[in-house]
Amino acid sequence: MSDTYHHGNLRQALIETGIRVINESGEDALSLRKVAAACNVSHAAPYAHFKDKDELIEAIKRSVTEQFMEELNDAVDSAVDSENAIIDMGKRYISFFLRKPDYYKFLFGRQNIIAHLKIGEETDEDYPPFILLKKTYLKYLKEKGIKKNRKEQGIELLKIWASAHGLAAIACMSGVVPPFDWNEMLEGDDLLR
Amino acid sequence: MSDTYHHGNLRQALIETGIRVINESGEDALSLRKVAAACNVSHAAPYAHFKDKDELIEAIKRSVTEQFMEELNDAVDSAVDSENAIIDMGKRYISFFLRKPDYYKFLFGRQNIIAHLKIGEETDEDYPPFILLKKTYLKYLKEKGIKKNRKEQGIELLKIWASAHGLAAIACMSGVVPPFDWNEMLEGDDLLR
DNA sequence: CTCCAATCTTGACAGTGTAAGGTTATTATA
DNA sequence: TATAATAACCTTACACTGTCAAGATTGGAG
Repeated sequence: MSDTYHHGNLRQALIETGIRVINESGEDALSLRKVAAACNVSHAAPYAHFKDKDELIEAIKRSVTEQFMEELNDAVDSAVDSENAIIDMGKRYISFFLRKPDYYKFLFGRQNIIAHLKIGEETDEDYPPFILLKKTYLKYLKEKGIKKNRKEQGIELLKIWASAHGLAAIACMSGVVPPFDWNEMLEGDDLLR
Repeated sequence: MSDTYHHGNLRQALIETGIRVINESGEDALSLRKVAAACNVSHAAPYAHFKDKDELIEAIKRSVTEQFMEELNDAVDSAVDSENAIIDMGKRYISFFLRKPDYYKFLFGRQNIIAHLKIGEETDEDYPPFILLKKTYLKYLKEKGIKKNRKEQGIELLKIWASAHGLAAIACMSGVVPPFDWNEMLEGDDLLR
């Protein structure tokens, strides 16, 4: 009947307006019906693209994670060496979520993307930010000529990641920018000791 | 009519069954009506004790935080000195939430208790776990005879807290126990560098 | 004994996720 | 070009949710 019976690109539209809602009012304000309405579509139309609400949320999470990865990739690309790359990744890790606190709660609040992560092993590391950190870290070790065994590497990687993530978490929770000089983290060859 | 018209201690019962629900099925499964039913009470009875659902959730959060504090207090009490107290606090910080991952998501997922935290200042630090950490840390500095100015103290405190919190977060998210030797965090006098 | 405040019940409402089944537009095929 | 198949979308319906208003019940203070 009407010429807009078919939306054309509903799936992407749902994801984008979903992100907008979360960014404006947080995850709690995200309802399938509201998102559908914002896309000028009936409240059950999303089910043509997503099995249920969780599947839409997961798609949105992937999309937000991609935004996050752009930030981290940019840090790596614009750094003069791997050491500065790691430092800048840490800074951006925090500033990204500090700029959008709702993203932090959304990504890490409920069931999240980091599903079956094996730290210190090379299997199943399917969380892109961690993969990038690990890659950069190994390059850093090589650049500096530092020798460490697998376990030591895993622990140090975890320390770096946990510090960044923890600071981001605290920053988002308290709304206070950590007075933290990230450079201190990577001084000398015993970083993060 | 019935001799159980008045529950007697409904408020506490709601909080306790709420905790049980979250512990068993996560925060998403927490509904006022179900909690009320579990207390053998009509679906609107909770409104005599809590303004709305958020107020019940906040009460539950306070209760869970108390459980958490018991753990941390026990760490401090059973430690031989402040250094070991901090180490054990970190271990328990992680093990507590690892034992009950739903608690982590519940406490830190959405709007959380850590509201207006001033790090490095002495006002408004109304988050009990942080207060305890700070107290223990200052005692540690005194025991070791370490001199640091306010800002340095704040940064170091934040590092310790962020590491513990970050590791707990990652552990809960990935379900993997961090292969992290907490003792390394506090070696020497430049801990966490 | 009376009154009152706290507590609980009942009933209603709008908003939610989602299942079932119908409708339209696009694409493939003959 | 005509038709069949499929994917995208719609309508209807239902159970469940949080919340509110109005009234019933109770225990305790005066």
